[in-house]
Amino acid sequence: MTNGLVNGGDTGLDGQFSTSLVVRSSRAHLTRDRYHPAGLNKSAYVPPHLRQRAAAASTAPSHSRPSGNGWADNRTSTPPAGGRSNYDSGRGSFTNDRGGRGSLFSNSRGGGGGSWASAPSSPNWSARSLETNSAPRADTVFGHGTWRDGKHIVGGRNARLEKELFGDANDPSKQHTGINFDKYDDIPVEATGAGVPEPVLSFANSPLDPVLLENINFAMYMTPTPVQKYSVPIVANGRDLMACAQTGSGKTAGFLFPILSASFAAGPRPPPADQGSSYPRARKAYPTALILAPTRELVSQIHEEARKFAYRSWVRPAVVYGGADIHQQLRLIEKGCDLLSATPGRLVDLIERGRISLANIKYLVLDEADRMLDMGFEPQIRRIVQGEDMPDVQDRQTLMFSATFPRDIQILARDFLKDYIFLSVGRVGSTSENITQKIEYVEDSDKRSALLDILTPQNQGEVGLTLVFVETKRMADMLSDFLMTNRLPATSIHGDRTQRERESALQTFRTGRTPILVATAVAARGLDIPNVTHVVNYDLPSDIDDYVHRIGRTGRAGNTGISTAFFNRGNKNIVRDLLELLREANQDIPAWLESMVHESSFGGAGGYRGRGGRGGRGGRSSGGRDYRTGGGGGGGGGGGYGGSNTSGYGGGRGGYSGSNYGGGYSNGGGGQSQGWW
DNA sequence: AAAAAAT
Repeated sequence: MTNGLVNGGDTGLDGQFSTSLVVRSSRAHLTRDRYHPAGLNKSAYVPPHLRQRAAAASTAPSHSRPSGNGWADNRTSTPPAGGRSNYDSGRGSFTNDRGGRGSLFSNSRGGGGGSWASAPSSPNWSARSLETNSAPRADTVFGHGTWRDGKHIVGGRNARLEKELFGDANDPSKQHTGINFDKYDDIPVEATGAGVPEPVLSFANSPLDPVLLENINFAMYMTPTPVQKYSVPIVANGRDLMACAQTGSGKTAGFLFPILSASFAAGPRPPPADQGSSYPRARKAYPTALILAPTRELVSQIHEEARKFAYRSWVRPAVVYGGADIHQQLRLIEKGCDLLSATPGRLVDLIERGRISLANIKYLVLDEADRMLDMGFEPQIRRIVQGEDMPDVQDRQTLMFSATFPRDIQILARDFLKDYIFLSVGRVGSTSENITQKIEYVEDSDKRSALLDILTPQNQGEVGLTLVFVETKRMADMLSDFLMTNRLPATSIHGDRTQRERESALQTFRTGRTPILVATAVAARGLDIPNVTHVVNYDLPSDIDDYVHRIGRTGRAGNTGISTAFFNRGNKNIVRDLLELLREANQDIPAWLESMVHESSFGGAGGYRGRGGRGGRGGRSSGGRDYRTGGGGGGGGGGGYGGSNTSGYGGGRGGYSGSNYGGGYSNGGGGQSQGWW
């Protein structure tokens, strides 16, 4: 109640259809095309460059798509080889548009979603559900299962697919974090909130589906990591989860296992009532689980995990992200899209095209949530979660993962989660001693030769991979060229390379063909690459959290690793946090570094506010603490996270109104009204 | 300041 008043008074929107109409019309020149008022009889929006093709497609067969279409036909249809990277160039030029555009659209969409909700329902969903959501039959040979007559028909084993998914134990590029788990037991975990279920101690003695357990065996995961010990029962009990954890902690499996397990048992969800779009339903995908992550590589990595653990089940994992041919992705989605991993931009695109509906979502996962906000994804994320046809927070299960828990993430948690359990997992590595961190004083002009010194001896006889971080894309190119000229097998990954180049660089790095990878921030977080033995911070980041993520690419899964950072006067801004971190991790600290603190212009201040005991770090990030338990906390919010209702855009905005909340992503027009509202 | 992300 109170929330509604606050919202209404504040924003004039409050999800009311009439008010949003007003807003929409004021922006009609921007949104009219896209938001065709029809919504009911018109087909979904088709972008200009596709209108001809799409028109042809929609008059074509889809309705009469034979039930077996998915498999029999697609099996033989190989994706076209050419014509993929036609969008690859010049992406940088769009950078400044994104936030602004996203926010405009979310307004208009909010109203639309509401109006659809009351559309008449279609009585015979059940027959259809099997067609759209589940597999074609008789394909058990291929390692896919199906769902028929309320039963899970498990697919037969498939040697070729098994090798592709699980690799063989001797292939280091396929080996996974599932191997060396001993060190994980040392990682502190804390779960808070009402009714935290007991953690499970083993996969076998957990509420996981037998088929999934077999897949876990195939993948050679022996023991659950601490995150998994908690997340499995938490999710299995239907609870929402906010977890402060990083990828190295095993969180991907932590959310995939319980989601897949429950899905295996429950079968496909009936598709929602027909929402009035005449767009051929058979071509629209209704995933039941959605996973959002910030970078393409990360999303792709999650998808590969999902493929493993969905093996032989009825669940069809799918993945969508930018930079790759969208038509190929559309074809794959049509083959099955039950668990979808996506980057926000491409997902919004596909929703606009009417090819994906979120109406069936039962599980929503936001991975690397803090990073997504840093990257300005908040408008898209809010649109996806609140402005489209995704079920309300009460009618879905939501899991958020984030390395840090700053204010804006707390707000997101309050808006997206219900009565959640807060899980805090200590850092893997960094604070423990399995990464040896060296800091060297190197002037910019000496960095190249210093790098050669490091790489040359280290790469003799060593099988390990070396990851070199730089601050700019240009530097990444220059440095990898420089290394290659010096006969060192290097490649680079950064956002100006095409998606194909990025994937290829990652692949040659993983397999050791180019055991040196020069990378920008694109590779700093989340990527799970086994065998990285050395991380070089050629340029130090200005944010200590970035540093922690970078060095976390080595020393994974209990192995040891080395990290070397080049430090000079240009890095003073990080010196304080760096010292703190080195002390925590019991590292040797060079005397000259200590003395840099005193040079640092604004010495005191900034300090470490909410340094929660274990793991949590970073001044503003309030570490890994469940702020709900911390007494006072954030005024306005109060009970906000408990009952934020329906289409409401969160409760009590008072809490953060004046803060830097808006500035975070609105890189567009200065005095403008706050982007999203 | 730079990076990332739909085209």
